[in-house]
Amino acid sequence: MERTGNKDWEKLNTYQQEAVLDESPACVVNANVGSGKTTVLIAKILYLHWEKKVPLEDMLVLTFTNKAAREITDRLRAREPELFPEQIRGFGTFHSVAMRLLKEKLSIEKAGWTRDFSVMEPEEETDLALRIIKEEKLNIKYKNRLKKRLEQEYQGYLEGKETSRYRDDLFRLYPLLQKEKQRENKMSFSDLLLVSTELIKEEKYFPAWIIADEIQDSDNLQLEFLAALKGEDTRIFAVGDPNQVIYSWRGSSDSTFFALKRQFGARELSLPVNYRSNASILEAANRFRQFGTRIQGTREGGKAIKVKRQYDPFTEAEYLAEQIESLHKSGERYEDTAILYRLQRQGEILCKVFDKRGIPYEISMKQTVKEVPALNWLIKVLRFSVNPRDKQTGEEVLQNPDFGEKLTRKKIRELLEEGKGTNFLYEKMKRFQDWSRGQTELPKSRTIFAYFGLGQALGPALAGFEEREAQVLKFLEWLENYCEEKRLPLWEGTKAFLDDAVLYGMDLQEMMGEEENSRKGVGLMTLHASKGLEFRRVYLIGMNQGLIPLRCKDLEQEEEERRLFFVGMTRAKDELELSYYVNPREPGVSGEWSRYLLGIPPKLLDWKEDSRKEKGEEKLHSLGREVREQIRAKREGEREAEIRKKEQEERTEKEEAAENVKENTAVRDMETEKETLEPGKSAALPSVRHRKYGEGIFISQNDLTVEVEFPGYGRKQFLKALGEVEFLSDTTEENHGG
DNA sequence: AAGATCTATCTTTTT
DNA sequence: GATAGATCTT
Repeated sequence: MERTGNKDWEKLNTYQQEAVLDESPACVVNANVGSGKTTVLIAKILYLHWEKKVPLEDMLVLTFTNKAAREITDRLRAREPELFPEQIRGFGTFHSVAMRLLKEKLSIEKAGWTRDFSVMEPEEETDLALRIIKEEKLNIKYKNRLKKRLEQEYQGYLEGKETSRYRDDLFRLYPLLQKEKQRENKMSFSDLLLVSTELIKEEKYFPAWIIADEIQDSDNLQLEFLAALKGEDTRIFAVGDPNQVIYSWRGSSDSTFFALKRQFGARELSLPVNYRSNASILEAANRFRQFGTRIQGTREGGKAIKVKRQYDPFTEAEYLAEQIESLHKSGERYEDTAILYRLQRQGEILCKVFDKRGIPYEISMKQTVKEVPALNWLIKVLRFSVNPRDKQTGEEVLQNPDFGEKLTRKKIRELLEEGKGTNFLYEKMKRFQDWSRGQTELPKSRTIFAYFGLGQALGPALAGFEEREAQVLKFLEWLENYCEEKRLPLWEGTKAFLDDAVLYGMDLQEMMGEEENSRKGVGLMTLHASKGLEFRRVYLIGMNQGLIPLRCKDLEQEEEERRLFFVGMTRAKDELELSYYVNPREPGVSGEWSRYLLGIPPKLLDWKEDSRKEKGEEKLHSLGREVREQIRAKREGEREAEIRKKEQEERTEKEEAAENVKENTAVRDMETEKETLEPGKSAALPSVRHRKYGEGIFISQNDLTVEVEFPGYGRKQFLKALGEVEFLSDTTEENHGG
């Protein structure tokens, strides 16, 4: 692989060159939108590799998202086709690199796990916590917000604060949770960073170079991870843009960029030249920048930004469909246009109208494999199979009401905790390691399917069996291919596959073999989802007060809305059209146009307030009613499904409680203590008065409470001790006590 | 048990 | 700024 001089960087502008050639101990680059940030990163990596002879293996290239990681490795491979995968093992997201270090470099046993730990799903930790709360009878308040509380109060716990915010047992939960995760040998996302950071500090693992992308999106854990990795001779090169912080609700902040600079005493460079947008768009965007100097453009003039008044979302969808159809007829590709909006649900009406018109589109709502119940279950089957210590997951597999043999909770407990009794699937899962080790060659998906007896377990009698079977087979094929590609035997392959699945997500379309990365329709996406993309033509819709900006409570949030609008505008290369509704049909959104429209100099705008004929609009409006009704019905359906699910959960909980009562003979039957009047006596029932509900009829009572029925309000119970009800007929007074 | 009071969530979504 | 949900108070 000897080669002299990769002079890619000589073609770059002077700012970019300076960034590529920089060798300060620490350097942060303020990279503006469309300024060739990734180009610089790639050029820098190649420069270090070829000119400075820094082996790629000695670099860590860290990104926040998988998408960014993939872009870097793809572009690097395009430049260096002979790259070995081993050379770029240090390239990836913070979490995936942390995982790799824990699995390969650091002495993880010191921290209480073993090298073959598995990675937890994000919800798994809360489920585990709930189980511990139940088992240990901990008093934890606000359980519905447990996930957030666990995150928010962790810092305080570490700092040794006396007690949690609500003076409950939360601080007793942390160590128990930690112990249980170690016992089941699994780590959460934050464990990956926390534990690796600690071990790196102890063991002084220092790479030669750290290159970090999109640094403005990092949170504290990630910054600490970086700090731990920086040895005396380590150079750190971080790229980011404080103007593009749009995820601060998730832990990043617009000060992260500057905090990093301060922490490492970094040299600050900038990439001020934008190669993407025309001059009008850039000048308008400059008004919404919050940090740094203005962006320099590379293009003269360009079309003004169009502002359009729309009657309502439906008439707008029709308008956009017509525009796009006619543009397509004149030779423009669908994929060169994007429609951006603030809320996910704004996309629905566009989908409906585009479907009707046969316009191809790509919507930014990827379905993951986990959303298919059968696959979600299968993943759990496999997870338990490769880690039988994962009691939590084993329990979930056996508890599933639809798949596998129906078992009582008692039987499941016996199986998992005492090893009593037998169950076909359970045995298969426990023996998976032995079985797969015994295979001379990689088993086919069909063979794995048969091994677990999935033909039976997937509910052949239930509706949709064939589809389930096909999906499960497809999934197992995917697993088979993965093992083949990575040249791993089934057991090791399955383990790695499942960890990857948690870390990188599994896209359903990808599994079904539908081509990815080939945008072939109009892009429909939220402003958040548009980050990092560019389009020739952008429609930024719903520029109404309360939508863009979304109504927010504090200044900080308002600033973020501005950045979000900035990100949206700067996606456009040649044409940008902004629109607002007279009739937004969103709760809390007014028909006023966004004040952001007033923030753009009028000379950049093509804004003609043509008072359109209300009549034509009214006609479309009534057409729109039908579509709106459909969408409303769909949402209603989803809500009902949610409620049904909740009810189901409550029912199983009650069943379990009943089971416990049955088992525990010492518990007295409470029903007998409640003295109920016979229906026959109802004519003689006394009247009762309540301050709020008026006159009612006495129904029953026990030692503590009185039950009364009020016309129009139904039955209510009151504590006798509070004396809120007054008996009107004194004949029964003495029977009912005070 | 009911009423008062407190709190977070509306919205965005990644590892 | 309204509302749902949990907790506290009585």
